[in-house]
Amino acid sequence: MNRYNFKIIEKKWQDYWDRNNFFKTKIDKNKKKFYCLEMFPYPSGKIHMGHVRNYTIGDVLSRYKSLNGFNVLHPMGWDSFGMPAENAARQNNLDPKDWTNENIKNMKVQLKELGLSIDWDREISTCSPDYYKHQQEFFLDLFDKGLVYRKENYVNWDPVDQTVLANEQVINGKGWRSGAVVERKKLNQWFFNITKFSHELLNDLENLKNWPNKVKVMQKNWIGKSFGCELDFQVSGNPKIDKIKCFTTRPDTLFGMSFMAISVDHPVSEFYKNNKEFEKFKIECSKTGTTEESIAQAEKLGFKTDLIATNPFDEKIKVPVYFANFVLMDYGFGAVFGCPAHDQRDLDFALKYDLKVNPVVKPSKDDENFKINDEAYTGPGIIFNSKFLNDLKVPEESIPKAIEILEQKKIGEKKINFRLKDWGISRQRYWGCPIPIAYNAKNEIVKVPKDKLPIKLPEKIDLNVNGNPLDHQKEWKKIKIENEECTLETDTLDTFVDSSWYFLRFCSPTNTKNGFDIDDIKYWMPVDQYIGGVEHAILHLLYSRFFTKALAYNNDNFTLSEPFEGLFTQGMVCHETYKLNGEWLSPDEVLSDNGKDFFSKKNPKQKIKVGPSESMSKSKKNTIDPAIMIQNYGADAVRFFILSDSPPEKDVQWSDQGMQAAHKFIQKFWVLHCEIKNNFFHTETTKKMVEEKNFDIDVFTNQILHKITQNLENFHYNVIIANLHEIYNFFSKVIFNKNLNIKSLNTNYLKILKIISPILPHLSSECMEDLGQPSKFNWPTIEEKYLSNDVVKIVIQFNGKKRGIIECQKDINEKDIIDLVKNTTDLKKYFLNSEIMKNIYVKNKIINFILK
RNA sequence: GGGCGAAUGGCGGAACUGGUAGACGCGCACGACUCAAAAUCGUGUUUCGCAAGAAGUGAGAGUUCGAUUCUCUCUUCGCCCA
Repeated sequence: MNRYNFKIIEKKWQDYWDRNNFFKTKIDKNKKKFYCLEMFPYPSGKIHMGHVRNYTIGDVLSRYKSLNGFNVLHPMGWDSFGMPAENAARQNNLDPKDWTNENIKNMKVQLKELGLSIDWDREISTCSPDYYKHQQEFFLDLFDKGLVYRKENYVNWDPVDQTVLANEQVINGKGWRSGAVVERKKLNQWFFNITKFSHELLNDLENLKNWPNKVKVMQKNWIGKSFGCELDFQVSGNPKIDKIKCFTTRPDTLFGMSFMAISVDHPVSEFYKNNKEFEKFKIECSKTGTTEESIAQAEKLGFKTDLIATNPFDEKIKVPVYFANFVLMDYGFGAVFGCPAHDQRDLDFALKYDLKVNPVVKPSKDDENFKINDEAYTGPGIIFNSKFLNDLKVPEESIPKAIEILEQKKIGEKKINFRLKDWGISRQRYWGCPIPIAYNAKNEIVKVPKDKLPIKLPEKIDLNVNGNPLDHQKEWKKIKIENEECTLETDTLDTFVDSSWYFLRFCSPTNTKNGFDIDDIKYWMPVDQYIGGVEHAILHLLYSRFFTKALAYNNDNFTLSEPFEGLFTQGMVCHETYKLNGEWLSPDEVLSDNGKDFFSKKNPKQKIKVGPSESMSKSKKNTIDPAIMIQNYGADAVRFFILSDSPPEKDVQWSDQGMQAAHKFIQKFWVLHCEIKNNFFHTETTKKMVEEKNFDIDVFTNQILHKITQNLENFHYNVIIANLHEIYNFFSKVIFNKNLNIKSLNTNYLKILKIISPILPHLSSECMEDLGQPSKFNWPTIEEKYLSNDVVKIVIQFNGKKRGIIECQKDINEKDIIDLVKNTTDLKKYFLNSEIMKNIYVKNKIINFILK
C-alpha cells in the first residue's frame, strides 16, 4: 500500500478531466438543465479563502446535480475592469490590460488546482472588447428605449485626485486615497433609469421563493416604498412665486408646521443668484457629502428667504421659508415642511434657529404632561392641537384622513414615493467600458452607430495625469459620425454594469454577433442557483435584476423577468488577528504552543496581542493563502475543511487543526480503501475477524445516502462532512466483522465512493479507478426498504421523564409494549405504589406513562 | 430609533413536521506502540455526584403527557436601514 500522494493524483485527475472535456456543456433538450453560477471574481492576482468557499459550495452542487442527470452549466469568468488595475498600473508603470491578464492567468491555474468542475471553454472577461462590445450595444438599446439619460448631478469630488468618488470611498468626509476633504460637485453624468422599474423590482421579490428572506428584506428597504402626499403651499413675499410643492409622508402633522425648508438647488434659488451671502451658504452646503448618513450627521444649516408659506389647513398660520443643507433636490420636490416636534432633523434645525416647536401627537390621550425637549416624538399616539384631526390614532387613522381632506380641498394628492434613486453609471476612469456616445460641434449627444462598435480603449497610454486619462487622448476622442466631426464621451461605465449581464453572456460566450443568442437564453436561463457573498445583497443583485428587466422592456423575444431563480449567500472566512506594537502580524509571523498565548516568530519573547476573529483581509494581515494550503494538504482536503466547520451561510473560523484533520481524513480513507481492496476485492480475505452483532451494511449505506442527499438538497454541507466521518467510522469497523457479507460490502462500498465524489472528487476518482470502475457514473438510488429497521428503539417515559429504552419489533401495538415495560426489570419499579392515569404512545418512537 | 436574525459542552457545531439533547470534528485525559518523541491506533470526555440519581439548550413565564423546537416578556450579540 502506498501513501496517498495527493500532489500527483490530483494533478492526474485534473488533467484527465481537461483532456476528456469532462465539464464541457452543450444544449441538450432531452435533459433537464441546471445553471449553477458563483459570483465571478475580480482578478486581483491570487485567489483568497472567500473564493475557495464560494467555488467549493458551487462545485459540490454542480457535481451533485450532474450525477443526478442534469445538464449542468457551471461557467467561470472575470470581473476584470476596475480601479485596482488602474492604480497598480499607475504605480508600476504598466498597462492595466497586461496586469489584468497576467493576474487572470495565475488565478485560473489556482482555480484549476481546486478541482472545480468548470466549463472553461465558456470563460469570459469583462475587459475584453469581445465582451464590452455587446455592453455598448445594450447601452444604445437602452438609450433608444429611454432608459438611459444624462443630467447634471452632485457627486463626491476629490479635488486632489481630480476625480469622482463612490460613497464608500469617502471616509470621514475625506478621499480614501488622497485624504483631501471631499466636495459636492455638479457634473454631467449618465444615468440608468432604474426607478422606472421601482414597482416591479419591489413586487417581483415575492416571486423569488428560493432567495434568503434577509436579502429580500434588504432590497425592500433599499427600494423604500413610502406612501405620502404631495401638496402645494401658498407662498407670499415674492410676486413671481405663488406656490411651492412639497412631498411629505406625515401630512397628519401639518398643524405642527413651523417652517419650510427647500434645497439650495430649488428653482426659487434663481432669485438669490446675485446674493453673496447665499452663494457663501451654497458653498458651505457643498461641503456636506451626498450620502444619507452624512446628511443626517451634518450640522443643520439654514439660510432664511423673504418668503412666507401658508399652512394649507389654517391660513392664519404663516411660517418662514429657509434654504437648508439637509434637503436635496432629488428627494420629493426639493422642499419639505418642518414639523420640529415630530422629526429629529426638523427639531435640530428649529432649536438652532429658534423656531416654534408645536407638538401635535402625544403617546396617549390622557398624557397631560407630554413635552418635547431635545428629542422629537416619532412614535404612535393620538393627534391633538390640530382642530379637525384631533383624537385620530397615529398613524393608521391620521395619515389617510389628512390626505383625504387635502384631496377634497384640491391642495394635495396621495403619492407613492421611492427611496431608490436612478443609477449613476459615469466614472471618470480609464479602466472601464467606454460609453458609446459622442458629442458634435454643438455639443449635442450623438449615438455611436453599432457598426462602429466596439469603441476600444486606447492602449499603453499615460495614466499619470490629472483627472480622467481618456480626457487627455486627443486623437482617440475624435470620431466621425455621419460626416460630422464628433468627440467621444470620456467617462467609462461603472463596473457594476459589467456584472449586470455576464450571466447571460455565459450562455453564448463566443457569439460575435450578439451579446447572447435568444435560443441559448431560453434553454439556460434563469440561473437556478446563484451563490455569492451577502455583501452584494443590494447593489449587484438589484442592478442585475434591473438590467434583465431593462433588456426585456419592449422586447417580445426576451421575456425573462428575473435572472436568479435561487440565491445562496455564503458567510465569510474568519481568522484571529494578531497585533504587536500597534502593527498587524500575519498568522505565519506568530508562534504558539498552546493555542492561547502567541509570540513573535522573529522575537519569541515578544508576546502578541490576540484580537477577535474577523473576516480575512489584507489590511489586518489575517489571511491564509489557499495556494499554500493546497500545496500542503491537497485540494480535496481544503475543500473538505472549508465546508466542515460551519453551515455555509454562516461565517467560518479558519483553524489549522481543522485543516490538518481534513488532511488526515483523506489519508485515513485511502488506507481504509486499500484494506478493502486488498481483502475483499479480487482476493480471499486473510483478515483477523471479530464477532460483532447488529450491523447491516445495506441499512447503513442507504440511510447515510438518504441523509447526505437531504443535506445536499438543503445546503447543510457541514453536516455532510460529519456524515463522511460516520462512513469512515462504520466501514473501518465493519471490515473486521466475522459475519461480513463480502458481496454486500463490495456493492455498498462502490456506492460510498460515488457519494463522496462531489466533495472529494480526486479521492473518489482514484479509488474508483483503483477498483477498475468507470469514471462516469450516477448518484446511487436509495433503496427505500433499508430506510427503516425491523427493530426499533422505543423511549420509555414516566411523567415526561426518560427512564429507559426498549428494543422491540417495528409497529408493536400499544398493549404489547405496555406489557413489555411492565416486565422489564429496570422499569417495573416505577409502577410500584402508583396508578396509571393514562399513557401516550407514539408508534415506533415513545411511550409516556402518566402516573398518580 | 426601526427591521431581520441568532444564543446549545472547553471550542466549531448536530437534532426531520414538538418525541432519546450534545451527531461529527477539534481540544483535553488516560492507555498501546516507542529508549524517547512525533505520527498512528484504542478508550473516555455536558455539569454535579463514589454511586443510585439529579440538573441542563441566554434569563423568566406560558401552552402541552412531553418544548432546543410553539407563544409572550427581557438580556446580549450580529447584520441591514436611519
